[in-house]
Amino acid sequence: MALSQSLLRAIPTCSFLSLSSSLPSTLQRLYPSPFKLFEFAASKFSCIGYYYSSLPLPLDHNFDNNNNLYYTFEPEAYYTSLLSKSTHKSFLNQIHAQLFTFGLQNNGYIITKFIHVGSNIGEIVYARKIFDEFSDPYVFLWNAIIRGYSSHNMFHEAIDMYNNMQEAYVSPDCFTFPHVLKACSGLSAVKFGQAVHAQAFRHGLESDVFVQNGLVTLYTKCRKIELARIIFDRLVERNIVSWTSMISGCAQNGQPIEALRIFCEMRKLNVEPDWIVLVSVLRAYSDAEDLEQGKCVHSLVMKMGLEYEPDLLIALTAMYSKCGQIMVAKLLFDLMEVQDVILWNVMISGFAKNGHASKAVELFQKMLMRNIRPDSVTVQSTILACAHVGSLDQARWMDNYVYNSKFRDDICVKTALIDMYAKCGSVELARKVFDQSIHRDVVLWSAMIVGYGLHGRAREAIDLFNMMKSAGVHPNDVTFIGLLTACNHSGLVKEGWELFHSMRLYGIEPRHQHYACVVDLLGRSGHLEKAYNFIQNMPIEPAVSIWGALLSACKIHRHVKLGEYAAEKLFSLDPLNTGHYVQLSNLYASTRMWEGVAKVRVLMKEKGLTKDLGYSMIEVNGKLQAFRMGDKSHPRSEEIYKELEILERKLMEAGFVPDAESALHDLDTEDKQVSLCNHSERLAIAYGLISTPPGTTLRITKNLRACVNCHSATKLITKLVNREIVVRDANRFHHFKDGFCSCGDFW
DNA sequence: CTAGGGTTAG
Repeated sequence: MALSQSLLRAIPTCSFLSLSSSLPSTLQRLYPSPFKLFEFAASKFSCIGYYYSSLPLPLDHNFDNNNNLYYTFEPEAYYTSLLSKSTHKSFLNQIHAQLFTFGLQNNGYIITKFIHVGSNIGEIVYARKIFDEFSDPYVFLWNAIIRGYSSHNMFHEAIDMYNNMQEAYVSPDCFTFPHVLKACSGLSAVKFGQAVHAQAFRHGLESDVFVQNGLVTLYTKCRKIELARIIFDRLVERNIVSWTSMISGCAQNGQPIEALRIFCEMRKLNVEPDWIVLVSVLRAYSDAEDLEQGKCVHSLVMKMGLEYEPDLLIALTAMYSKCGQIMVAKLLFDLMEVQDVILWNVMISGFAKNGHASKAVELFQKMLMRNIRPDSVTVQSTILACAHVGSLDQARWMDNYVYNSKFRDDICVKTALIDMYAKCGSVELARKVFDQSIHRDVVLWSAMIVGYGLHGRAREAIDLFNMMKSAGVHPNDVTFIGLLTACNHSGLVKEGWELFHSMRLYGIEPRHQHYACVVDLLGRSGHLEKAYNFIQNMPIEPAVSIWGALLSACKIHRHVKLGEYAAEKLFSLDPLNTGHYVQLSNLYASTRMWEGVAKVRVLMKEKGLTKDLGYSMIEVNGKLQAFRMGDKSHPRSEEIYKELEILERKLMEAGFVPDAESALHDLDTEDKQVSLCNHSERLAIAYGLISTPPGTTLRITKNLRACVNCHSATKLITKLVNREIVVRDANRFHHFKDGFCSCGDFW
């Protein structure tokens, strides 16, 4: 008696395995057959037995006169408590076996609990087995299994089960729909989601707040923000989840201002925010780049005592980083005790986006040293950082890391690698990664096409596009951006024009960038009037990129009047962007309209704008070296300038005449002749020449667009010193070789 | 037994 009672008391805390060993070994020897053992234990101790396994039977059971087992305990309470302590499949198995002993295998309450626990501990396959063994499942069981699948992101399975449920003529209830809707949201399945919506309506559940919130999420995730809005507006009893769904929905759909308006509305109604809604609000402020309001949320967080909520701190870090306060973000990062991967991801992508790309890569390496496991997003962000840095050596290092990691078959990572190689100047290595990818989605194809576009290799881009279509992959808007850019960079006007007009055949509505490409395409080839008319007939309001494309075309073809018009639009739409002023000034200078140049200079001064300083970077022996114009800070400066002189002499001997026009564009230099051969690009080339073996390709990255003068000089240099030079400017790649450039002098 | 968030490739 004492033994059995102490065993039972031990159930909640003790593992069943140790219980098994506490069974007297004499019993095991005397009664080897499980049933005999059970019978013995039951009769001798009248309260406990063993059956097949080490799991003890509950206290209150006995045999009737016909030797049938019966129980007097509360099975539902008993097994609920037992199940809630189960963390392993083997325990569940033992409990399930015991249910048969008492004929409880069809107790819906207990089996529902089984399915919940099974899926909670990640044994969804086991949960499904239990479900399938239940003879006539009713709504609770269906809900449990659908929940199991949708909480494991197995959305197709969840929806399959929902369909099976209907085929079994079981009516869904208000608990069914949230799970099914989550599955629809996860798959962005609008059509099916709408059908579910209709069914919820038919079952009279459309006013249930859980169902409504599920619908709001469904429609925002499917980018049907207006539909979400209708549901939200009709909600009578909004709870904090309703508000959060709508606020984050707007933020996710590129409407941060609207998201924040709704948040204000919520506060006016005195709805107390919780930390989850604040995370969404912070995202909206980051997207709106509203640092001041973001800071207000920070103080609200402190006031509410939520500053110890790790995920909220991560959101704050992301907000500071997106608002350009990377150092504040770093401060929070350093102060934080939790070392969540997402926190590292925020910091790495923050560095990458804020012009500290090499710091991002350093952080990644630090993370590896600290044995914090990167996830796919970490790797993608780091690869993106490498793409910003532009170092081919670093790109190779990253590729090698991926190859030896579990991410080598991750399609997103592969896409990032393709983009990285293209941006680091090697479209060939990008293609190699592409060729080695077995699964190719539209994003991967597009990355390769965009890569070709960047390098002005329109033929390859179009060939790839055709291959993609034959592979049955449907193009999207980005595919066309790649194609159109490729045509631009190679001057393929006819092809570009046709591709643009084929977009709608693929069901793709052109966006600003596409229109900008066409304006660029027409403008570059000298069809300025046509470009202008094209803009006039656009179905959407022309944005900055479109006027920018027109202005640069006007600059190439020296069309002052139209250029001034475009510049006017640009100054009002984007008044603080220095680039537009420089472009207009360049246009005036190219037509020798000095009053115009002076006017622009005054305009810039009034607004307190200064021309961006140019710099170029070159990588030698894995080390990046940056040069500014006239830079003398390098330890080998003397040698560099000596090499520069030699180059200049060779250029002159070869009949190179510095382009006076280009010199005149330089607003800020007095001595134009010197400034030309002083350009950062030349310094980088000179340094590259003296520090690498003959024949090595030089790879240079610069922050501005290539200037006319350096461009023609570089062409000639490749011939004179017999080297290839690859230059990445702010816009595209130039591959210089044998006196020619891959851009065909279109840029 | 139910619903909401943050990092992310072209």
